Amino acid sequence: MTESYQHKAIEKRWQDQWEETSLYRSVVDWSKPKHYALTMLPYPSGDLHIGHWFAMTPSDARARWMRMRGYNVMFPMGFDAFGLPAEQAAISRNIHPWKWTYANIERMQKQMRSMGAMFDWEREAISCTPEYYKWTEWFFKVFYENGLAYRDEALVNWSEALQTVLANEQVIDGKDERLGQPVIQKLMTQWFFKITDYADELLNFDELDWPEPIKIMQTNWIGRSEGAKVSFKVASTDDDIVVFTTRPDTLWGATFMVLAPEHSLVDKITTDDQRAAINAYRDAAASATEIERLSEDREKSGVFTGAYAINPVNQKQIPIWIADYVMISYGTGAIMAVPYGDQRDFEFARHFGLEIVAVVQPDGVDEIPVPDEMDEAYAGPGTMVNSGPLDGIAHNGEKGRKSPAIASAIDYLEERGIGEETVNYRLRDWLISRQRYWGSPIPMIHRQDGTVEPVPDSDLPVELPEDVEFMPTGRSPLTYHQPFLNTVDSDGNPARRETDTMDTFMCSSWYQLRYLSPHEQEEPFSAEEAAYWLPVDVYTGGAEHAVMHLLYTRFFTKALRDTGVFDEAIKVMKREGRDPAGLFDEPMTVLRNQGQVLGGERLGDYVLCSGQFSGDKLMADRVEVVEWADVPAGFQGVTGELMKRVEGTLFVGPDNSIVEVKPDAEIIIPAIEGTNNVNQLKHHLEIQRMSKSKGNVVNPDELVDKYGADTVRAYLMFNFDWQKGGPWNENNIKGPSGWISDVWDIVVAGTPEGAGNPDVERDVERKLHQTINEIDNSLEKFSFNKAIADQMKFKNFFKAALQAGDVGPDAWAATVGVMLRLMAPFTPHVAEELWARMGWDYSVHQQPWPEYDEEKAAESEVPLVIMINGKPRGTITVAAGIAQADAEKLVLASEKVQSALNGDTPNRVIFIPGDEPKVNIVVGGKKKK
RNA sequence: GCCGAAGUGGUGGAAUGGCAGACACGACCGCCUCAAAAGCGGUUGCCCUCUGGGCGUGUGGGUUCAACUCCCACCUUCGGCACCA
Repeated sequence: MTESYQHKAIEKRWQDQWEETSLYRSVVDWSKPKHYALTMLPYPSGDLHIGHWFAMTPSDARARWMRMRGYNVMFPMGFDAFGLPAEQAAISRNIHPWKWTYANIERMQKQMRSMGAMFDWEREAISCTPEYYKWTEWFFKVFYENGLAYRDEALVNWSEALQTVLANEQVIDGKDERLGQPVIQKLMTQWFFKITDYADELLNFDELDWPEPIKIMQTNWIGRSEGAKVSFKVASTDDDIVVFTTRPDTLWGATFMVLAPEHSLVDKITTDDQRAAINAYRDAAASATEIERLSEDREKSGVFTGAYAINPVNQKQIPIWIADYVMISYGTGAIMAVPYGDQRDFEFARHFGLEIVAVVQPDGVDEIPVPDEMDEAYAGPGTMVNSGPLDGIAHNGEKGRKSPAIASAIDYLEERGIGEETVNYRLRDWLISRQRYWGSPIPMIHRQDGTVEPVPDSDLPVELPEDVEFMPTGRSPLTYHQPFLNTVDSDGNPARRETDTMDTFMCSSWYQLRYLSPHEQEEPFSAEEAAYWLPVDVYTGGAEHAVMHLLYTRFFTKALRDTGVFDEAIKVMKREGRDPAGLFDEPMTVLRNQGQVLGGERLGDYVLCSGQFSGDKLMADRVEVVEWADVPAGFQGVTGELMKRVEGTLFVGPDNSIVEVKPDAEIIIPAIEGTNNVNQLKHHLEIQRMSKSKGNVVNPDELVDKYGADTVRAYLMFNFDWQKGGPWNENNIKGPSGWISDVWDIVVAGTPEGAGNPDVERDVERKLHQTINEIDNSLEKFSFNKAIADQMKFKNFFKAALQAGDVGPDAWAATVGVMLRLMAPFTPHVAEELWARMGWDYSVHQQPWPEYDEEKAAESEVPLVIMINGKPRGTITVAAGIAQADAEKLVLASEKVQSALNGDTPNRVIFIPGDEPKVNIVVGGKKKK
């Protein structure tokens, strides 16, 4: 008996050897094509999750595959190490964020090493180290000096309970994610990045091979809309109120105006008799929680200011209201209300009895609708009416100038100087201030005269003080740490440091650049490295970052390009003969999202099982699915939720009572028609995210200990559609486990005895080359499950041939050589071990990828499929590449076709060439269907 | 409400418009064993009048010689946005 596969004996040993020999060190080499593979870096939360394995190990397999195919591959890893959890640990457990974070990083590094991934640890970057955040600060300065960073008042998420501002991502449905307490909008002075300058460029995805949904989400998030700005004069004060509208053609139907409660003109225009009511409404709006603002079906509310505006197209006086359905943050914070054409304005007008004027006659309607008889606004296409010069012009329902009515309206406004064509965006500037300690400091100084100035480069980084006290005040300790707070300005006068820190998305917007030279002291990244490696060729990670990180890092790259940060790298590129055109417009060329591994939570059918008890077990002769907990009184038997089913054995209820369903038992499932069987009983229907509170977290360390890293890797790749994810189910691990131990046995068994059968050996070679091709195609498409399945299939074939004694020593060795190289990206340890046992040179990971040979893969004989009316009816074995005429002749002569024709001639004969040729015979006057 | 994605055996999942269910898991039958586990061999979409045939990829239509795949409508689930002017 040969030695069986024991993962513990090999994995650690090879991991150490790879590290000692710097096997995965990636070094610039202009003689080789480069491939920068990147997978999203983790937050050091404490323990590696199975989700990290799911994200990283398939990405690793693909990076390895690229490397074997001759690319110089860089596959770095690091930590996104600033963030709130560290600060929370500091407050609640009195551990300094440094300590907490570094302990977690050390632990996770160790766990990551157990993956056997080809991470180049010499390129590791950790965003909370001064050597890293020095440059995060430096980039802030670059932005500031180029007008891309500014300070302004903004409405932010303020949590009364936590006494702090929260990031958008920390507010879920209007409540903070920690305590679930309401969050309100508060006006505060904050730092912003001008991402809106890049709105149009960010809408262009031409250079990107990214998933369509991500591009759509970003497009919607940016929210470009075409329309016009129109100025209305306030009758009493002569102030201008500018509104943005996508429907300037309906201006003649604007019968009132609405300002956001926060609008700056409200105070000025409000008449004395309305002031009390206005102020009360504004106060209420200011303290309204996000929940209240978001609540649906809310009656329109608002207050009249007492002031009137003049509609610039017809000089009519229209009342000015304030209402919270107008947002200060969108457009100009004011609207012209056209109740005829906008549902919100319509509801508002109805509620307060305001005038509605019909301005569009719908297509196919003879009369102009009477506003009093309308149930809802009309926003569809039609012909303009009651609209002065626009009367008779069509609105075709298109947006912007594509609608004749809108185009005419814009021209009309521009000719008279009362408005202009405008593009408005939903995207707002990126608010990067955080009132927290554990983030990169903002390198700015507040002077006594109230102005701000940047910290000189020579003083960077502004370091976070270590001797801070964390108190449960919700306030950042930086705000009361005197040594940090007190500094001097460029004139030597006492000054105060900025105490806000940066959003952690700032750190992750440029980490792909820091990997190029993580310990570089003089610049954020080495130009020599950047010229070779950039841009990232393949980026993998979760889709949840669609409109945050993935949008920010695109903005960042464009801003760095425009501020000249890449200029040095461009020079190097040119020196090396690489054309830099377009290479610095986008950070990542190809993006693929993996799905999520979910925990399985049970919510199965509720069953009533009756029969005879045999000990604790119920031998059931009747199982009925009933409405949840709808149990008849006095029921004798087992009843409860179906927790699990193993064929005829059911596990029922919270205590998993065992029910054996007899083969002839009656099964009743009201939802499924006809006679039911035990297989149709459903269990664990509801699937949820893994979380500690649900107790369904899968610990990768335990799995690795039990099965080995290679098996866990193969299982994760094999058992899911990687881009989809799915619920965790450990049972299926037997498949990949069996594959690995079979390959092990095949190799360890040693040279087969006997000469072998040349025909079978040729078959093995043919299948092997078909497999190479299949794996290449699968990996190209990120279909990791298929790539593993292809290898299992080959193993099955090879094993059978070996067992039959049909493979001789030479063919065995040659086949093993290819098979191990095919395995290497997926199961790197066992491939390395077996490669070494074959006596071949270290390392299998430095071998070239097997080259697909089409001739060797070609079949000499193929099945010719006989089809009658599109349905397969049998096959004939023919020579590959059979001519159409020959194939048709053979099929027509076949017994099946002859009996189907029954003496008639076929209506049509269709030949489908290919690896599996087919001939479809169309017979009969009518199809039965 | 708007935008997007997905619905395939008992389960995970395969299928450039061309033999649906590859590859696995589970189950069943058999071998081995005192026995169990492991291992090995076989069967496994459903149905029927079973050397054959019918039906099958969420539902209903359509295009095509041929549809899981393309088109239209609908249902369900998941994700994103949401008084966006």
